[in-house]
Amino acid sequence: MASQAPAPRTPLSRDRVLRAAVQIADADGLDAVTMRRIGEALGAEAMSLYYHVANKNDLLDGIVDVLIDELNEAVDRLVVVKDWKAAMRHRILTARAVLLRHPWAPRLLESRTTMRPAVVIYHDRLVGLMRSGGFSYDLAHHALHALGSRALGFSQELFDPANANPNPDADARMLAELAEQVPNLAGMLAEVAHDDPDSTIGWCDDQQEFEFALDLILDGLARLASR
Amino acid sequence: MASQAPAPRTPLSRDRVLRAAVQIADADGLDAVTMRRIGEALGAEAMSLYYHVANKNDLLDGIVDVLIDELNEAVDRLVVVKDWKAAMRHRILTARAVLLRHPWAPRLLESRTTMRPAVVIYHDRLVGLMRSGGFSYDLAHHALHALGSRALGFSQELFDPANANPNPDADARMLAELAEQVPNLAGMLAEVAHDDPDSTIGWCDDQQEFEFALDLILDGLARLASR
DNA sequence: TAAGAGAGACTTACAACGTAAGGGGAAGAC
DNA sequence: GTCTTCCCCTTACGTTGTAAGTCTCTCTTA
Repeated sequence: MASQAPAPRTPLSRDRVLRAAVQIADADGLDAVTMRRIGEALGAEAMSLYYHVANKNDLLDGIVDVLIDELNEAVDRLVVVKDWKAAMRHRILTARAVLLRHPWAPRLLESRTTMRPAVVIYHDRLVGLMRSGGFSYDLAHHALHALGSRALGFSQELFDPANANPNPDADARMLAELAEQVPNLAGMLAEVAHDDPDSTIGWCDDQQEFEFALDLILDGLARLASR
Repeated sequence: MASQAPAPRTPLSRDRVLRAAVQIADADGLDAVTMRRIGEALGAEAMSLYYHVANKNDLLDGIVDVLIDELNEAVDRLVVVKDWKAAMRHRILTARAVLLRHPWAPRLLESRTTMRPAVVIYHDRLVGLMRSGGFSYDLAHHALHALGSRALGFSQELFDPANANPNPDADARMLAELAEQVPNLAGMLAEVAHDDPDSTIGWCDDQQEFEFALDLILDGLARLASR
């Protein structure tokens, strides 16, 4: 009998696996990224992935690579600016714009302890900018620590409104109950509520707060560098 | 036949469960905190814990409570200082000292999205200090965001030396291989290596870097507050 | 052209996890 | 003496990462 045309399938590859993983994370979050789910997305079995990826940890590292490559690409497209501070600010805010497309990125990056080359390269460019601004290596080093994850465009928020309480009222209610115990926060909230009656405890503008902190740090560094 | 004296056992309680969980985390890390393991530590079955704890998420929230209570206790023992900046600095560094006793704390705190009263209370005191220093509510609010997790005594480091590569040489080797691609970092490393031949990529003094960043932020805030 | 050697996928199976569902016994209430 | 309520245990299920082994193409080499 004539043999059926075999199911046309593009072969797996590390790259295809990683891209599928990123798509799943974008769509359904980091927890949805399981070996079986990736296999399903690629029309393969979970165990087949292990030929292209050592284990789950390696997979996550690979996702970071894909992510930071995207980030480096966006950031290297920027026009060159002479002022180091403006350049760093622009670079970091561009990085942030990329990360905002992948809400799972902060959690993933925080979970990684190994150094990935792409991340190292990203930070190298920042040091380069600071050097051009007259930074000593020592100050540049301090600066990297001071920026921390902010260098990559995100700040670790204790209460992330993105994955926060589904009913914001509960937060406000708890704060109201605690009012006697937290007079200062209660006062703060009251003032904000006066200015903007619709506001709840999640009144913060993430982008604005991020820029505030970034500028605070960059201004402080500028003062130290100009000594 | 005479009934045996029943095994004398102290009854479970939410508090005992949480304390056992903290002990396990201290000893073997956060991943070792499983329901079965806690049960074992208490001479009970895993499912028995569910009478005192709603689920694993609730358990983790409870651990945060225990942790932050310990923190608030230490911090409230501090002598009162007039200068708000010195007071905040002292308070935050004290909080840090507590967290250093629980290396798993940062990862846990970052993973929590719900607001715990103890955490809210802690931040309220910080706002109080800032108010005493003449901060508007608006500036205090910005300040909390700028500090982020640093307010609690830790900064999210991308490469945490605590749980980093077991063989630090590998990192240095990778950096050497990347030297052409990361000239700035290579230069930075070279200078540090010159000053201290024993240093590797993990040369950073965590405490010193934390204080540098903290002071950078506090000084910046002081400048804004005095306007 | 036949035989051998991988490369690349699949099959099966297991331990560990969180937890749903229900059972049982002891202590106090009526 | 019965009932209720509290507290703990037993059993079992679905999901996860992954160890171990197998099958099947395709390419190389004699």
